Amino acid sequence: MTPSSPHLPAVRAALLAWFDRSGRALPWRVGPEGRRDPYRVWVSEVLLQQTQVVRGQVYFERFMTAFPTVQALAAAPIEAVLKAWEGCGYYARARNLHRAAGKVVGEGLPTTYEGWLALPGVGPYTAAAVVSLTLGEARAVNDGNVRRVLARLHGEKQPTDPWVQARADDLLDPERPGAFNEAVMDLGATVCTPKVPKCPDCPVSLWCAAFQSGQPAAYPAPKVRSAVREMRAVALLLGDAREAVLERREGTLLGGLMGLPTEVVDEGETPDQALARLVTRLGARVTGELGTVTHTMTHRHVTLTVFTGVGGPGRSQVADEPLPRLDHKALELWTRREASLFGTH
DNA sequence: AAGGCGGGGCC
DNA sequence: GGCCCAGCCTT
Repeated sequence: MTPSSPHLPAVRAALLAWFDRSGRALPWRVGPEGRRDPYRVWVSEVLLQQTQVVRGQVYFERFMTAFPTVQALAAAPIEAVLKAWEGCGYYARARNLHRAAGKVVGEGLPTTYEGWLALPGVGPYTAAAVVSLTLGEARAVNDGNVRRVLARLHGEKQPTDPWVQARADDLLDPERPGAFNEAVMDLGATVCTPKVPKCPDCPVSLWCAAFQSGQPAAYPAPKVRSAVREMRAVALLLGDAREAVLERREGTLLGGLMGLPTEVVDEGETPDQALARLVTRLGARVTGELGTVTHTMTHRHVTLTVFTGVGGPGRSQVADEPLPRLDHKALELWTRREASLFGTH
């Protein structure tokens, strides 16, 4: 029995009853159902883009303390926003959130789906989430949880985006759109999980084709991912782990964050050549090699060789600046060497 | 339509 | 090691 139209009301009711019983209490779920606080919801939805709730929650508290209102966010320098976002990844989210705050601070937050969609960093998912949760508007969200839950209910191994949206629109409870959206996402995150779904705990297993197949985890089929690209770079530590020359990264890769002065080793180039570019650019001199660190991101594997040197421009307090994991690893080379030199390990 | 974009947790 | 996560933007 798949959730074809005659069963939709039953599935819907079972889902909402489960949610009323077992839904998560989360810090952005404040205010009455369908009338949540829009700033909190907006910040949380952006933070949770491709980020699991348990970790997004930590950043949410940190972010709301630093920027309690959209006015405070708009007035803050981007450096402060990125510092609050440090370690959370996908830093374009922070840049866009800050940019959007500047756009809306005059006239207030949008009050329509289209208005939200027009903001940088707000796509179909986030716009639907915000208007359903804060205005009670009947918009079904479509995220990774919804995709997995609906693929399993219908026994669809290759759900396309329009297909998921259509199934979500069908199932949405127009009386309680906000609660419905939260319900499907909670189910996907806590019961209908990717690897080992807890079907005995599921309120809608009776109607679930994937459950009946005996292989619920096989739905949906895993996405094909592009290969991880290799990348080599050299960096220069001028200073120490607490105070060092830092540069602002440009472009899309870690853009806006600070880091050790770095040069990418281009195709057909030796690390020495990249290092030569680095010292010329900085007006510095190399004094030694600190070591090599590797760091894997979703789509890149970086091998970074770190050198020590003298000279160069002014230093910054490392703790005050937003640094990606890669640079923290590079700085740990210094810390580890100090520890071994002084025998304090 | 496809690829780029972080980082951590879990298998 | 691979896979996934309350996606969005650019090309």
